[in-house]
Amino acid sequence: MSTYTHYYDVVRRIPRGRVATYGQVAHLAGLPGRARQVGYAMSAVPDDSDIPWHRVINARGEVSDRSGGFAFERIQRVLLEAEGIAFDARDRVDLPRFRWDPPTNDGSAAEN
DNA sequence: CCGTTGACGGCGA
DNA sequence: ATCGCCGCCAACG
Repeated sequence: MSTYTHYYDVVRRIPRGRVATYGQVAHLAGLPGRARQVGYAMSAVPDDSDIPWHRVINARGEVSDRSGGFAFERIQRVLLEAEGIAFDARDRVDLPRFRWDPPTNDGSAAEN
């Protein structure tokens, strides 16, 4: 089994109703510290892609500010709320509660 | 080849 | 807990 995974492969594993941070994705992809590159890679993802790009948010638990327009930020939030993710009054997600806990090859398999 | 930019993150103030 | 600065790295011009 290859330990190497592409950013997109990691994002594809994020289950519905869960979120992951850019840094988390980078770490899981085997490239800790490349959070910024993850965001850069996400910018190349087309809307009709099967990659759940909207489930990737920043470490503060908020939808990142992109350059270009507010439209996508709003869309991202709507998509997340549609999955049951809640935003507080400051437009932030409670990470301890909604952050995706990646599966471990411990022997105990049984999530989602 | 070099300087700037950017869906980020950690750390210090 | 919030704000700002600096560090990382690949893509662009």
